[in-house]
Amino acid sequence: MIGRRRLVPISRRLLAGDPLDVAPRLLNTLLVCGERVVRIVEVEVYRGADDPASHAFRGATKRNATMFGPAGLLYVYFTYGMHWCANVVCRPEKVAGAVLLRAGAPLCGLEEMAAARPAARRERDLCSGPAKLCQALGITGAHDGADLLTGDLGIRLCTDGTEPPQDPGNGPRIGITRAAELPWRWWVPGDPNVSVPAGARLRQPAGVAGAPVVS
DNA sequence: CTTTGGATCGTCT
DNA sequence: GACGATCCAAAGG
Repeated sequence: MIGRRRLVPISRRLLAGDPLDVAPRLLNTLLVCGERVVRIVEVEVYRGADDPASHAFRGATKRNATMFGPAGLLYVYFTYGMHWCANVVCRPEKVAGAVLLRAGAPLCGLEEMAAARPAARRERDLCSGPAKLCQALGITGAHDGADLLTGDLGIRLCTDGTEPPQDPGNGPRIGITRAAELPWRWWVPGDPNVSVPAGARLRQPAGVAGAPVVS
């Protein structure tokens, strides 16, 4: 229970679809790790052979194997030599697709999250980015392949009945160089934990004429 | 508030 | 050998 609401697992059938359909439906769901609970407020789609920005673009490797697993697994990867990031795996087995969890609104276990993230000065610094979210919840490579529906490794994806936003924010993905124009990021409009709010300007190489700006 | 550069290492070329 | 699905502190306005 969160407050007076009962938690219900997400259905695996919902997650088995095209991540482009699944992603906006994951907004406002809950990620539960022991005492720590966050509401997912920002996500990004990564697909397979048709997505040059995806780890799965060039086929299965040891690192990305979980992306080819059944829907409902957690794909956790290590990047920039120091950060972990987590995805919800979509599609049936052997077909790559996932939704990156980019930001969450802290609901429960805020003190544990703050202890795990000493750099965070404000509540909205706890989970406002894909690596921050993992650090706050204690998610690491040890959780790669966890089943979010059975909770075999202590992490669950649930809903408390809050519907996804009717008119979610939508725009280009963050931090990639290939296929950077595809609007495959979704967020809960107005939520202070969204990592790159609508209207924020992104860094662009100086002197690039007509450089796209994220809206 | 914004911008800039450094940290740091597994993965794939 | 190059490059990240990033974050943070420091410096400047």
